[in-house]
Amino acid sequence: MDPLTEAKKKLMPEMTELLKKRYQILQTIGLEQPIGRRTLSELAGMTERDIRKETDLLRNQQLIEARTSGMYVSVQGEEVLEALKDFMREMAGLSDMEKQLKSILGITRVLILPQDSDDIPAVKANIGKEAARLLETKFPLYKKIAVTGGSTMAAISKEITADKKDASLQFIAARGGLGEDVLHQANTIASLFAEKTGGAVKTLYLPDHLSAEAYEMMMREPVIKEMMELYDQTEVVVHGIGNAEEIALHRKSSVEEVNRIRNGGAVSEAFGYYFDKEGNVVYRIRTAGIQMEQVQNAPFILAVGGGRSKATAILSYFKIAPPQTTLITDEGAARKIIELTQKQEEF
Amino acid sequence: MDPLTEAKKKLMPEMTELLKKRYQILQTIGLEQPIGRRTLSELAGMTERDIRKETDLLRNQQLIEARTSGMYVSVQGEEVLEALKDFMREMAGLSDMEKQLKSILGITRVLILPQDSDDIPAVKANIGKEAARLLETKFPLYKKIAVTGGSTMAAISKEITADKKDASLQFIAARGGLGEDVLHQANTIASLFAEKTGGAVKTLYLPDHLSAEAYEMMMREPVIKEMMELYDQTEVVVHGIGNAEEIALHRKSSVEEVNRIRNGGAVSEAFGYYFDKEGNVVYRIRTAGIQMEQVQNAPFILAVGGGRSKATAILSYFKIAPPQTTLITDEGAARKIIELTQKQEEF
DNA sequence: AACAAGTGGGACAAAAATCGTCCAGCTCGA
DNA sequence: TCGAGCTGGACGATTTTTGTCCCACTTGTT
Repeated sequence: MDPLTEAKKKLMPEMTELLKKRYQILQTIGLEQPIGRRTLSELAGMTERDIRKETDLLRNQQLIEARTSGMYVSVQGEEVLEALKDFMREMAGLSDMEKQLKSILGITRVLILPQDSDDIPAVKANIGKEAARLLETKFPLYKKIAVTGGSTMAAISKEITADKKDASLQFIAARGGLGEDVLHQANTIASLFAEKTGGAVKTLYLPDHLSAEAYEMMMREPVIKEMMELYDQTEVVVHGIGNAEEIALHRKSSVEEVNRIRNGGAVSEAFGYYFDKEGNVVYRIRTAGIQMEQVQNAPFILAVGGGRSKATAILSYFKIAPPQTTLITDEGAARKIIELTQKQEEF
Repeated sequence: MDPLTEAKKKLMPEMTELLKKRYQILQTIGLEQPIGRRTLSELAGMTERDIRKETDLLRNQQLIEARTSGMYVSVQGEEVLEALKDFMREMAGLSDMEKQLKSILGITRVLILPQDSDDIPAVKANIGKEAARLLETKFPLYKKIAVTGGSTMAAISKEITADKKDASLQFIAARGGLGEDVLHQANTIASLFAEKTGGAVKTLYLPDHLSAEAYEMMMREPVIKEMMELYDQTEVVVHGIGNAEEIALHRKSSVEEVNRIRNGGAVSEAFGYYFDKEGNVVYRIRTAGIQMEQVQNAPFILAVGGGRSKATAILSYFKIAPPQTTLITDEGAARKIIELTQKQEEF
């Protein structure tokens, strides 16, 4: 920290806390607008009085506007949020946490966004936005991009902006239908990416759960073979990280499957693989999607996922994640991950 | 102001005032240490309670130490003062005021130091220190330096440090004895300069008030002639600016003299010349010191003087001051000067 | 050696600000 | 049309701040 800020902190020790508090409030309003005092006080974990005091001030400073439907961040407020973005990252220790996560997860790049998407759904949109920005920088370099499904992935597709169309881009659905909401399926998301960027799309319309025989047969189909070849050539993989149990329940998994997953101690899921705490593959769905080896060969991998509830899943998957993976997550997940590893160290 | 600070100000409007207040207190303690709450509250113009609250905090922050003899700035406190120096100059608007003074006084360089030497005598030492620093940078370039007397000049002599001796420096007393305290006479101060820098000194031992005949006669004396030649060659002039009335009363002036000075509306004094508000010479002591023309020929001139009580004098003298003059003053004088000129504009 | 001026810290009642908690009146989406 | 959720107002209870003492002590001077 620069000596000027250091000195100010010495002279005004209250500043740090107060700045954090007000920034968080302003930020939360920005994410959840329009929002009222009571809802806000729950999200921020403060008393209503406190929230009221601060929002009154923010209103006087014209950083927010209060309408009958709730409070909104004003244009000036947006500017303040933007101007303080990096500074607050430092203050909240996000930069420090990024360093810690890099070391814990064994990867070279981590981006942590403020707040917790478990509490504030809009944080997911933030993750999506940053992921989209990062991806866009890779488009000139890499053309073959495999994407998976999930709500965070959907958030990315929403935030991709098409400054300049690039017809040479090719988006590949990394797996088939998973019994999820259609909007969150890999196919849908790959299509959205393609549409926004002007690129092409390859979808994989295959049910997820196949018998051994059907699987073998499909693999001999030319359409499927072509997909497998594409997977071999994949340069970029963008994927979410799932909670094993959540996903297993959400899918139309058989009782036998659920049992194997549970008994094996699976906590995370990615590309149809289920991993336990140590990163061992506990179970694997026989699907025609991208294979782990193919993922590992991709020069750039982007993993996304936030919320403290995903901490164990992230921790598990990154035991075996390729080191060239970049993780974009949020403060809630990051704090939980650090907390979990520290507890582990105690024993 | 940079956008980051701007944004912080928006989010924490109390910050500005609070920072100013605490910095001023810390600064004043630094100047007047050891000092107690009550004395401090008078100097700073705050209530004792307020001072107490803030000093309690400063003590907790380990920026000051409280002994039974009073409060002292700690080493950490010094560091904080130093780190915030430039920032606070901006905050207090000193930089802005410097610009204004340059324009008002018609010179190219002005340095304003914080606080008011009328309230806090130690501010004079600060002026002295900055003047000494500035002078020292000129020593390699200019060797013949004329100095006058006065308390501020004495402050400079105290602060001159002799990093490396320079025997080629020559200090010249710019005028004779003026009935002032010996310690504040030009001769004494020139000697001090010479001693500290390892240079030579030329003193002028002549009473200040001479009859016309005595003056004519002295001017033909070789010793005096030599001085006049030195004045012609003078490269640097360092001088104070006096309050006409104050100086006239302080000297053993005749009644007739005092009347001429008063009736003429003299407000400032320098080099034995008395000037009215418009900068006209109202009266002049027939002394063998440096002449105004000789001052004007010097490539570098340093004028020093602070305290709001000197504002009118400074304003007056600078009506005719050579443009190559640099002024070092304090906040008190600067504010008053600006106030006076703004009032004038109203009419 | 006595003294006066000045010091920080303790104390405490009075005054002020803050806090918790209601409610009225409004808008907006279902 | 209804109800959930919103803002802004209100107000007594509570906490904090403020003004103002005093006291024991150091320090420099007489």
